Amino acid sequence: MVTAGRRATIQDIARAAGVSTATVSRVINGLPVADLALVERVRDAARELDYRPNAVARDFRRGVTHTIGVVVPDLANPFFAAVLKGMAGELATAEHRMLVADSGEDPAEELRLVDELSGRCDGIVLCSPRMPMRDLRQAARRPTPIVCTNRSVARLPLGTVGIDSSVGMVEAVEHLAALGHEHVGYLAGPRSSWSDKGRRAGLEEGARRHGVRATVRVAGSTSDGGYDALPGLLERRVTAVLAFSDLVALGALARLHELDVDVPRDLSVVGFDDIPVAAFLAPPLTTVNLPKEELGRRAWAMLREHMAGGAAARGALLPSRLVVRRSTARPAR
Amino acid sequence: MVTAGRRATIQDIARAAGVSTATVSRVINGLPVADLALVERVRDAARELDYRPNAVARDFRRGVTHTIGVVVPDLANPFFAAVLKGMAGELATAEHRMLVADSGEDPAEELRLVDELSGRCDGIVLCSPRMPMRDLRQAARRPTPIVCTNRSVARLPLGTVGIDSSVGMVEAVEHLAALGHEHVGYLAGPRSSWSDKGRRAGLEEGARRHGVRATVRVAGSTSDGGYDALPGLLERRVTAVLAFSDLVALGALARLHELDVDVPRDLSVVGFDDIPVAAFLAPPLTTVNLPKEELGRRAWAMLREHMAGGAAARGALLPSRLVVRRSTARPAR
DNA sequence: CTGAAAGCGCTTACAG
DNA sequence: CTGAAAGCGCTTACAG
Repeated sequence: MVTAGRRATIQDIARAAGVSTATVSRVINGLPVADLALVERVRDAARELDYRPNAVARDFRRGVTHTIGVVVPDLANPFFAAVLKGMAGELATAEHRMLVADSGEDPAEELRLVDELSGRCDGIVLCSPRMPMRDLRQAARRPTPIVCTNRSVARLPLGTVGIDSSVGMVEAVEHLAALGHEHVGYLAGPRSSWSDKGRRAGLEEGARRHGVRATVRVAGSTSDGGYDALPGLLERRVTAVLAFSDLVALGALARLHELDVDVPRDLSVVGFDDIPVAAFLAPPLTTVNLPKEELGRRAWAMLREHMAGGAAARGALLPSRLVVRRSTARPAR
Repeated sequence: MVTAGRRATIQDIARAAGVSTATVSRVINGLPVADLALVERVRDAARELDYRPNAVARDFRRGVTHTIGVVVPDLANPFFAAVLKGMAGELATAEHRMLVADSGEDPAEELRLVDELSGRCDGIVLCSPRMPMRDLRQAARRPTPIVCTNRSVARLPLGTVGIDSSVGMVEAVEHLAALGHEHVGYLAGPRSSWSDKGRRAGLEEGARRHGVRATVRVAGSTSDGGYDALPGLLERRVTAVLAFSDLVALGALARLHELDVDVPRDLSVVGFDDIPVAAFLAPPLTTVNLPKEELGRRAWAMLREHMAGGAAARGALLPSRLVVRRSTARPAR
């Protein structure tokens, strides 16, 4: 039966079963209770009254929420969607929940969200935070454990797990060099981005190692950015373009289609991320696969260690790798 | 100063400021306190002790969590990502938070998640639930208000807000008919999908109204599904293909590219959703725009009404509309 | 106007 | 072994 009005509490069960609330609590929580008749009566009463423990009261009493907060710059960005997805899977099996906040790509919003979340979570994952170092320092002073992704945290007491995009970038440049490209262009990401730094480092190393020339144009992180920045690279007569992300590559591809430049015949294009649609583009996009879901899982694993206290890993770096598809080929003669 | 160990409570502030906890509470919550000296002392003490209200204690005491639960079948699906995004924006301004759970496209998981969330939320949004009617009935009996998206809830006491995809589908068929297509194919979604029902209804109506023939093949909801199901439609010699979603269209497009079938010269393709990448495909995809973010906003608005009690709207239907881009053209002679 | 006190729904040391 | 009681950190009727 569903009781009208007020939800049943442990007190109601205790009264109905003729036992103390302590006993009810023990039965509900599966703690040993010797007298099986008591257990039965409590169970019956609980069923009868459609009892559901008040989770908030429980969390309050126990001092833990079994909830972690996750701050992402943009929920609609497939990169973050995949990170969340990876995290969500593991969280569920660990009986935890996820409070998600979208900062709307506003760096100033991030610290505010950390403060708001920190009271209701056991820990926080800050995905690719764009906040200035001084805010990050503030965040690190909060009592709630925090793990960042894709951001170096200097000597702050924060965990950090990132993807080493330089290895993938080196592979990409190597791939292009092997095809015969001598001058490649890079559609760079946002200036302050930690991820972009890794890609630039890989670009430089790859270029040096394989004797190719590299020209950079800043495109930012959106398809529109790629669309707008592409012509600047074409002018410089590059024969291949590497993009900060698949989204940026998509914008470049759209522009190339408009310009009637055939990919890969007239120009090779390499993306970054390997978002789900990349394999289904025409032509399927050669891109650097970033282990996004794994990033989410590792961030959670590290956060969990931090929450447990004790010595915990402070940093981890995941590898990236080139996935060759059809958007790259030998340069036109 | 940060106190070592235990976090400061209202009691610590009261002691430090020489006032009662009631007064501290009033100051913290901005309730009127006449004696300004008291206010000052409390503020100073709070700052001194780096006091942060215990949000869980507060929620517990007040009996509300200012949190809503959201269950989605797949976080990585750009459709749901956009719905969440729309919701997140409004929630933030309404001082609410969002507990997100991913059911992993497992219908059996949904009711479990509802039960788990219901204790820690003031309300729940169930996005495109795939659960059987009997589970939905169970969910409706929970004390927590629930709003579904894209699902008819029969006479259950649940709110529901959906997107009427039939209007967009009719527009799409009309568009193709105007171009001269006489036989179109539909790559259908999952059999049990409410959204697919709307699209089929629109397809039938559009076909009847404009005298075009329609052939259906089930593709499901993934790009792989579209890739696999496309040839079955080609065999039937359709001159245009409508897809259940942009993701499905993407799979079809990839297959067409492999088959060297030019879009739109040899075959026209229409998607459904208008996900962010649709405009950047080569060719840019003609698709039916679904107001995903608006769906999220409306679901939250409706849930909020239900949470407030009183008479609340039970259903809402949002329109969809065709966006013509470059993937549709006159059929080849 | 401020303070002393009750109480939200649990859990858990402590008695008996 | 079970129960009576204290207490988690707040808020809010109620006194004074």
